[in-house]
Amino acid sequence: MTPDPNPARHDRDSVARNALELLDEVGLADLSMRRIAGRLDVQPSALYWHFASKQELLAELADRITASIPLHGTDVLETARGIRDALFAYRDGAELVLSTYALQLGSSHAQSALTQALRAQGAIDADERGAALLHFVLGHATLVQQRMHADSHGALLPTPEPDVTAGLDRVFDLGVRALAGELSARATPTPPRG
Amino acid sequence: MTPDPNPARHDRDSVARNALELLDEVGLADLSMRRIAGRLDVQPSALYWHFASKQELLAELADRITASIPLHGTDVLETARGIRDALFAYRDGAELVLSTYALQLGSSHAQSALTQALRAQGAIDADERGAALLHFVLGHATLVQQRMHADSHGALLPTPEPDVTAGLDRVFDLGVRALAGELSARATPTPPRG
DNA sequence: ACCTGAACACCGTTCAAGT
DNA sequence: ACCTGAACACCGTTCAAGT
Repeated sequence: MTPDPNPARHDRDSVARNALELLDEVGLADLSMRRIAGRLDVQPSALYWHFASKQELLAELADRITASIPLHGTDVLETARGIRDALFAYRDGAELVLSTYALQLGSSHAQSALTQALRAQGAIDADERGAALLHFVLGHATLVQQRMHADSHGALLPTPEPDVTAGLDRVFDLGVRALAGELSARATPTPPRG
Repeated sequence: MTPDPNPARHDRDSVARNALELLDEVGLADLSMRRIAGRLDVQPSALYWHFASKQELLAELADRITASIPLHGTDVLETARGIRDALFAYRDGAELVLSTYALQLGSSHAQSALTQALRAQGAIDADERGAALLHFVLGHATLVQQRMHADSHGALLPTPEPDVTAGLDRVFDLGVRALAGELSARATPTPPRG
């Protein structure tokens, strides 16, 4: 029974796991190195043994968030939903993945899944469509997720514009299917005559 | 010739203008209240006379960035390009507009322009398509703009994955036209027989 | 191999007080 | 009407030193 005056001992994985839990509790804006260190009962400087910078730690979190996306099998719409739901699984997940993806840290696991599904569906320009789809999913998820939290903390206007994000699921499905090439040209306003 | 020991006197507009210039010079990450105050030869606390918080100031900048978008006239593709180019006109413009749009500050000038163009084009579901288009444009522009800056400062890998953002203009055009309903179902892999 | 302690150069925001 | 000065409670990061 050594009284252990040095109780805190971690590796890269336990730091990342705790940081990810903390992200989900407090959000990206409040995810500081000092807070993470506090939860680990460790001085902030200790984190720099495991990660070279906060940016590197965030990239690791983004990778973990996107790691659960299934790479093959289903069709484009289901793949896109899988990505969206992976981003939604953690608070500010979409924003985090969007920023670190832009810095081309974080292997583009999500984009691979999309292009693969597009190819299986017979798309000839799967690379371009996959990129466009990823941009849409990331933009959509970021917007929706931030608004979800803003709304739940009720800090905002009492619904002045009624449908800026109305029917979010329908917007998502329409966007994905249009980008996948599954949508007919004009949504039946005037059927082509002749 | 009063020697004026109190040279710095500003209003809301001059603060916003200077902040916008500084944004373009240093980027969003380095746009601190203290830096803005420094450029105005003023104490940081002086800014809080003109803006209640940094968030409010950023929302004003986002509004100014999107204000130049033409509201009516051209078709969907040109409208979308106008939005993208307005975002590109200032460093980190896309990221800034994306975050403040999510907080539903910043009237959705851009979305109005898109739905209007969609309606003029005959779309029956212009609201949903307009939302999807905005999400795509914001996601795309944020990703591209951040990567542009990362590349120009050469901090990154020597092109390991060759086409993660290859043909960005083509990806943008394809995405916009697909979402606008201008694209035939599958890009001519097998023409419909019958 | 992993952590402490102290330091450096920063943050956003508040508030009494000045002019 | 607009600003100062000082303070409060924070940041990310470095680095010698400990175990």
